[in-house]
Amino acid sequence: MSIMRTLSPNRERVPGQDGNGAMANIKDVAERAGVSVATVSRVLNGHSPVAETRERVLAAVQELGYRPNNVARALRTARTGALGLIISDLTNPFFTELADAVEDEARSLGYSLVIGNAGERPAQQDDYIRTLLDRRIDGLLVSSAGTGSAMLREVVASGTPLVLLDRSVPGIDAPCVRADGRAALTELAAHLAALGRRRPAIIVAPAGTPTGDERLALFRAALADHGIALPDERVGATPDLQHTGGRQVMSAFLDLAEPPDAVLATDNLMALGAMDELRARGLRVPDDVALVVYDDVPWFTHTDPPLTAIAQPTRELGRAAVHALLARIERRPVESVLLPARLVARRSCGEPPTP
Amino acid sequence: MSIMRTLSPNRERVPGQDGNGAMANIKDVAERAGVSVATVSRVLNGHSPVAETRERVLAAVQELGYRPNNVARALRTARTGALGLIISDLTNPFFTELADAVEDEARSLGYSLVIGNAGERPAQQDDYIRTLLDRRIDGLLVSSAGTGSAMLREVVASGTPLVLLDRSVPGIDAPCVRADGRAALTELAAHLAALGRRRPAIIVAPAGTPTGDERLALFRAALADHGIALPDERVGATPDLQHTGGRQVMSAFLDLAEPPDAVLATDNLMALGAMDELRARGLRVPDDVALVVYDDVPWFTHTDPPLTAIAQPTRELGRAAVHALLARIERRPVESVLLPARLVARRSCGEPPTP
DNA sequence: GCCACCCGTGTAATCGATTTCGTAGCCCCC
DNA sequence: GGGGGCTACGAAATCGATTACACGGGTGGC
Repeated sequence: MSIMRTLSPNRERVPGQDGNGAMANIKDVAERAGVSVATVSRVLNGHSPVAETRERVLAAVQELGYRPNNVARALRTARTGALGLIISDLTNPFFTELADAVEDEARSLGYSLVIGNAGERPAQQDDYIRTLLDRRIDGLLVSSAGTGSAMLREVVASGTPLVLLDRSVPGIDAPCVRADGRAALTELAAHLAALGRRRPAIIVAPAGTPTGDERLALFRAALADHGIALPDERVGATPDLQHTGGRQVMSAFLDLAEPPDAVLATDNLMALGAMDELRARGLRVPDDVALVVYDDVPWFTHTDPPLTAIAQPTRELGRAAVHALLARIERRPVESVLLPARLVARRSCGEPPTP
Repeated sequence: MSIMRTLSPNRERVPGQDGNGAMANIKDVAERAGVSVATVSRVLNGHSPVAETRERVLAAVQELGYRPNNVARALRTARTGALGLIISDLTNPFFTELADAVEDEARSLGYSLVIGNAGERPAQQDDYIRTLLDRRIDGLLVSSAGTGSAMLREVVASGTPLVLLDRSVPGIDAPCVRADGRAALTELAAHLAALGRRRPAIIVAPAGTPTGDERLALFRAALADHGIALPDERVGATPDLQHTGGRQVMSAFLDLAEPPDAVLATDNLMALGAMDELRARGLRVPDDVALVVYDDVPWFTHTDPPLTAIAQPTRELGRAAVHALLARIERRPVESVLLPARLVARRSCGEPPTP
């Protein structure tokens, strides 16, 4: 090594696959092929030459194990080939599947994905968005934690293509890709009515959260069609969208003079909390309380009892979001996307499954 | 807008937060502050000046909403500030939690994380590693799908710092951070012996997979200490480490002349498949067959019955891996890390939980 | 009072690619 | 045979930052 260093007059680096970590660059390739860097670039990007220089260049690339430096390329072309995804909570299986779908689609379209996990904390989300903007990603998908994000406004102002995912954000002018729960909730109301449940309840995100508000409104309206009321005392908001919040709300429900006989948890983690509270009090699902979950997660078939769920078309949402984002990037017109969710009836409302 | 454009003699771009997407660069800041770009850079990187130029520069930065271009910076400094993580399967909750932990730690240390999901497909994994190398990430964490990865060898040769996570890869000279199951499996063998289970079985990855081989060997040795044999007919290998593989293996077990009375699934997804097969045959856990799962996932407390599991110190693994990688990046000496897993006894082996 | 330093700053090289522009050579056509 | 156009390629500018080097001016030491 030190010998090579002394032998090398001008530079210390020795290009090629010699394991010293010095990667060959376009200049090395050009020298070896006896052409200019411009020619190398053109061959590699399939621009003009078809001549026999092409062969020499490709041979040199092969021999040196050359790989173009994406950083330099990004600087020059102002395209990084990377998309950003801000996900509200990576440990939530719904979002995991969403991220997985987004990743698949982005990859198949030649983009790589930088994932930022907001962990349901708006501050962390802003922090991440900032980082991604600084990295000059080509576009951004955001499943926003919380609502009033100043940083999202900045993204729009910066001109970085933005698409919202699963959760819309009031005041942000960007297309949103999400599921429409209307049909599923209508079906659910009928299902509960048919099973004789008359005192439904709902566990939601706090008022002001678009997703929560909408699910509440749709559920209430659907119930009304069957003459069933959803009074405010049976609407439980939980600030953290997590396990503990769900448990607390369920506990409050059970302490009511007239406890609910059916509960819709609008997120799978909150549902887990609710189940724990029921279990802790020795109550049984569905005998004492029926339980329905928003988001269908693979292991819901393995719980005791298997949970009736509202399934969002997760993978389709991910795919649609990537396509919308690419359209934005390519300055094609984009519209918001609404895909229907559907009810998956299992045993947690009392009806036997009909396999 | 068009007026401004005409007024601007040399360039069309108008720096600043005017929503036209033209981000200010260091030259704009320099001009506005009446200094050279070198000075701006020095102020921003806290190198030399403390003078009153500093104030002017910071003011200009503020007014223009300037953010340094990380791509350009990376090109010049040869540091991207990004780490790569290749995860075997993003939809597997164990790996999700691992990824979450890695992400947290990387972020808190000022790195961002580019996640690649191999989906248990070696080809896709290699593809991703290639992409990440091209992006010149500062270091790479790999929880490898499959074993004989040519690309991993190339990573080592390229000099990119590499740390293996959860799964070691024979022939790859890189530190590995993973859990040690010895103590937990010893405890498990005792647990099963005490409960009178005499015909254990194990569902593993195919022979040749380091993780699978090791878990098998440790389990077998631990059982031997109690005079219990683990014959080959009760060792079931599944090529896909998924749900369906687990189900098939369990099915084969149950067709044996002497079916097992206790099954250890060495991955949580395989365990789900095994449970499904038991359920489909109308068998009960733990009455007919005891079930133990490798990896403790939050919802195991909610299955029917709650599952006894071997819990790996997931978050600690993630943290340790990031630290090991940073050490590699900074050329500090690094050693492999082994953290102990532990047994979490629930009801799926027959013993009532002792809360 | 002179010289050596040091501090703050500007100039310009640099990272590794892409891309514009210019040019040499060739073919074709009138 | 000369002009026009096309092809293949090289020289050099460019992207936006960092940083080596140079330089002017003030300060302290002798």
